[in-house]
Amino acid sequence: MKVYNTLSRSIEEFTTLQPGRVSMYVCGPTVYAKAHIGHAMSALVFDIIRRYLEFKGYEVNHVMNFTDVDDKIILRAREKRMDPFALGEMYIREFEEHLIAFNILPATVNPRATREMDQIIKMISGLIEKGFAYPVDGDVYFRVTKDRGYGILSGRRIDDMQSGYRIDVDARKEHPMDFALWKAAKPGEPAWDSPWGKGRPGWHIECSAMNLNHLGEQIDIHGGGNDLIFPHHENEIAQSESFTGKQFARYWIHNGMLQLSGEKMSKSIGNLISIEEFLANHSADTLRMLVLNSGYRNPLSYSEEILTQAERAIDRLRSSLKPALPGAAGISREGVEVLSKQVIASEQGFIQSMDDDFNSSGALASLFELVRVINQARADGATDEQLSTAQQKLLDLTGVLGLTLQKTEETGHAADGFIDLLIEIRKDLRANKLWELSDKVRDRLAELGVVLEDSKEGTSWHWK
RNA sequence: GGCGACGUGGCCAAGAGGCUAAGGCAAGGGUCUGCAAAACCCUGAUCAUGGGUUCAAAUCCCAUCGUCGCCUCCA
Repeated sequence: MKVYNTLSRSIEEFTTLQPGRVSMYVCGPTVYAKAHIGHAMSALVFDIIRRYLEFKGYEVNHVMNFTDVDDKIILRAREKRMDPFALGEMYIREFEEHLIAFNILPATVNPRATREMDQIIKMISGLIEKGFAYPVDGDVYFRVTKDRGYGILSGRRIDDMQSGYRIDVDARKEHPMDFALWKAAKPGEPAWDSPWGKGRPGWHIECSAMNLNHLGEQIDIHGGGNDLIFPHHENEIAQSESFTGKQFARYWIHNGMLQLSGEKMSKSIGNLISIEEFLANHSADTLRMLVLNSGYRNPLSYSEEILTQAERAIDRLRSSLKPALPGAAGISREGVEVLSKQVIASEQGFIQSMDDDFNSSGALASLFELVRVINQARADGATDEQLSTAQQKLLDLTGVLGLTLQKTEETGHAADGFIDLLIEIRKDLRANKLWELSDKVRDRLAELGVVLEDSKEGTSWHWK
C-alpha cells in the first residue's frame, strides 16, 4: 500500500508503528458555527481512508477532536448572549448528528480541548523547561528559533516568512513567528488555572496534547484539510517533537478544499453551503460520491452539474442490484464464468487502485465494470441466484467506500397496494390497446415519483 | 513577494516514459418496446502552449500562459 505523505511530498510505502494497527488523528472542527459541506468532505475523506484500512485488516485507532474553546467561540457566544460552553456543546451535538447522517463511522474517541487541560499544561510546562517556550505577562509563546526543524512540513523558512507583512508585530514576542501556547484570560472569558495565571490554551497545543493523551508520542497518520498545513500542523510538529524528542506523525495526509464558484468554501468569503442545507436536497451518498470521484487531494469544485452527475452515477451502481428479469431462464455456464471472472477482476482492480494512495476514482472504475457485466448477464436472462454473488461483491466493495446505495425514499407500505392496483388496471387497459389511458396512468404515477417499467413478463415499479 | 498543487474528450476524472489514453455524466446512432422507461450494443480526446531530453513523453526537464491553495482564523 502506498500513501502520499505531505511531509516528503511524495508517495511512500505505508508501514505502521505496530503491526496490524494504525493510529490516526484527524483535526476536527472548531465548534462556533454550523458546519458546512467542506467540513463534511474532510470527514468523508478520512472515513474512506479509515474504512479501507480496516478492509485491509488494520485495527484503526481513530481520533477526531473538537476544538471547543477559542476566540471565535467566545466572540460568537457573546453575540448570541450564550454561554460559550453551551454554544460549543450545541454545535458538537449537531456535528455528531451530521456524521451519522453521512454514514461516517464514529471515531474511537472524540476528545475536546476543554477536557485536556492537565495534559496541555503539562506539555507547556515541559516546553518551557526545555527552553522551547517562554512566558510573558501570563501568555506563553513557543520559541520558533529554538526548533531547528521548524518549517519542515510546509516547506517554509523562518527567514522567508519573516519578510511577510501580515505577521502582527508584538513587542513581547522574541520573534514575530513565535506563536501562543497559552493566552492570558481577559475579563469575562472562560479560563483555567495555570502556573502562568488564569488563561486558556492556544489552538495548536490542544491538538498536540490530545494526540499525546489518546494516541501516544508517535502516531501513524495525522490528517486534516490542506489549509491546516501552515501554521497549525507545522506548529503541532514543533510542539510535539520538541516535547518528546521523537518524530511525531509518520504520514501527514491532507485533503483538498471544497470550492464553490472558483473559491475555497469558507466562512470568511461567505460562499458556503451548510450540511443541513445540503442534506435537505441531496442524499449523503451524493456528497460521498463527489469525493470518491474527485480524488481526496484535489480541490473539488461544487456545482449543480457535478451533483447531478454524482447522483446519476449512484443510480448506475444501483442499477446492477435490481433483481433478475421476470421469468429469467438463466444463462449458460460460460455466461456465469464471465460474471465470476469479472468479480475477481473488479475486486483486484479495486484493491490495486485503493492501495495506490486511496485512488477511489480508479476503484470506482473497477466497480462500474462489474456493474456493466452484471447488467449484461441480467439482460441475457440470468437468474437471481446467478447474479447474487456478483451483486453481493458489489455491495461489499461499495460498502468499503462507505456508500449505502439506499433509497432516500422511505415510503410506508401504505401506498404499495394502490400502486399495484393501478398497475393491474393498466394491464387490462394495455391488453385492450387503450394506450392513451394506460400512458396517462404511467405519466401520472411518474409525476408522483413512481417509475413504471414494462417488460414482456409484466410491469415492475420503483420509487424514483 | 515566498512556498505548494494543478491544467487529459461537452462536463467530472484515472493514467505518471513504450501495449487500443480507465470509468462516470451528457450527446448521437442502434436493439428491445404499442410508445416510453430501464438495460444492452456502437460512436468520439494525442493529453494548456512553445521548446528540449529519449529509439520512445500526456507521463521527465525548461519556459510561457492560466486556475487554485497556504503565507491571518479556517476541514
